[in-house]
Order: sequence, then C-alpha cells, then structure tokens
Amino acid sequence: MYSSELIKGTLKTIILKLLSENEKMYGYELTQKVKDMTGGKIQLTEGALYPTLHALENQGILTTEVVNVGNRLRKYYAITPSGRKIASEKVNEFTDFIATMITLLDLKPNLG
Amino acid sequence: MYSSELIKGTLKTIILKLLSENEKMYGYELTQKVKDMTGGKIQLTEGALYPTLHALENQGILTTEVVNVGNRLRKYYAITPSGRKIASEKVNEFTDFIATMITLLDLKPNLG
DNA sequence: TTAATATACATAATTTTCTTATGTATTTAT
DNA sequence: ATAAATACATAAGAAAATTATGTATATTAA
Repeated sequence: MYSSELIKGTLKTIILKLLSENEKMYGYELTQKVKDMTGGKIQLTEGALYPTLHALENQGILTTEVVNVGNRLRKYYAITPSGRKIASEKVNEFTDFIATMITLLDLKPNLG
Repeated sequence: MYSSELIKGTLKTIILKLLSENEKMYGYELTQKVKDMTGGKIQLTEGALYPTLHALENQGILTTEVVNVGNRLRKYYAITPSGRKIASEKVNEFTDFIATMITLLDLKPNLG
C-alpha cells in the first residue's frame, strides 16, 4: 500500500478509465479489480468510492442500473458519452502529469 | 496547469527531491524552479508551500538559515541526513506508484 | 515618477478529498 | 455456528490543498 497522500486525486481517473473499458461495473467489483490489477498496492476504500460514484452519477457522467442478484442488490455503473470524453481527458492529463513528474524528479521508471 | 487534484500529495516529494540536489534553496526559489522545470504546468502556491516547509523543519527534516539580501530577508532551507533518507524513500515510492498507475490505466507514456 | 510587477515571507478561512467508523444485510466458507 | 466475503451506504473527523489577505522591498515599464 502506498502512503495515502499519493493516491489522492487519482480516484476519479481510475473509476472512469475502468468504466470506459468495461461496459458496466459495480462498486465492489471496482475495488476488487483495482486490488487485483495492482497486487494490492492500491485499495479503494468504500468511504471514498461510493460518494464519488454518487457524485459522478449526479453529474451525468455515469448512469446506474440496480440488479437483484439472489437476495442482494447490486448497483451497476455505466459511463455516458460525455463521461467517456471526460475519462479520456483525465487519462491524457494524467499521462502528461507523469511525464512532467519524471522530468522534474529525474526519475528512471522501470517500465515492464 | 493541471487540475489541482492531480498534484496533491506530491508537494513534499518535490520539495525534498529538489533540496537533495541543491544544498540550500529558499521558498520563492522553489516556486520558480518548479515553474521553470515544468514549463508552468506545476506552480507551487504559497499557501501550500510555506506551511509544508515549516512542518518539515519542525520534524527535523529541514534546517533553516535566514539571510539578509539587500533589505529583505530570505529563508534558506537545507535538507538533513534523515531528510535525505526520507527524500529517497519518497522518490522510490513515487516511481513505484507511477509504474502501478501505468499498468492500471494502460498508459503509453511518451518518455522523451 | 509613479504605477505595476516581481520578489519574499506568512497565516487564516474555507474547500476538497480522503480515512475511519459505523450501520445494515446476505452469502459463502470454515 | 461463526467468520469472512460480498454489497451497499453515510457520517464524523482529519489531511492537504486553495483562496484570500497581509506586510514589505526591489525592479521594471509607462
């Protein structure tokens, strides 16, 4: 796990990117996907995730669909066209940011 | 300029790395150095910078030396040995974080 | 020459964003 | 049966930034 401060500011970008690649995902699924893909290095907390998902829905960036699975409800989120545009912008901005930070900190990133 | 949320959490790393490379720098100098090195893409704000410098000093990570230049005072900050170790750890963590994010977001960073 | 900009520090109020804690409830594994 | 995992949600508090404000000197441009 990284010191929490590093991860700050990347939550929206992560959510939007994953929802750009998968037509629908639910909250818990997002937490597991991120945990798996990062070897546990990034773990989304519910207290941060759910309010952010709600906010993105209120802004029209995501839409929801509640599904009953067994006896439990599962709330699927899907990205809207405008959300897809925002996702792309956010990813581009983050890519640029990384390049800038590599220069500024004189990093030698080990790219697999 | 990046959306502010992205830069969050990187301030300490930036300060400590620059002070690892330069034996002493003052606050305003740090703002200008970062602005120059990033082509204006990252601009440290005084409201964030000064409280952070004070905190790092209180933690024994930085030491200060006030110098009179003309009629104005300039407060130079220098990194301590323990601070140098923390700087190195922070830079390593950030490098690892970048690698993780590149994987997670499937980025193709354009490395000069 | 005077007005604006740059240099140089500092702090307070507010906002944003996250963590931590708490709550409910079902399902699966031990 | 009990614990852990699945699945949602929200509220209180902390952390870290932004924005605004304040003081003061030095330099540049009108």
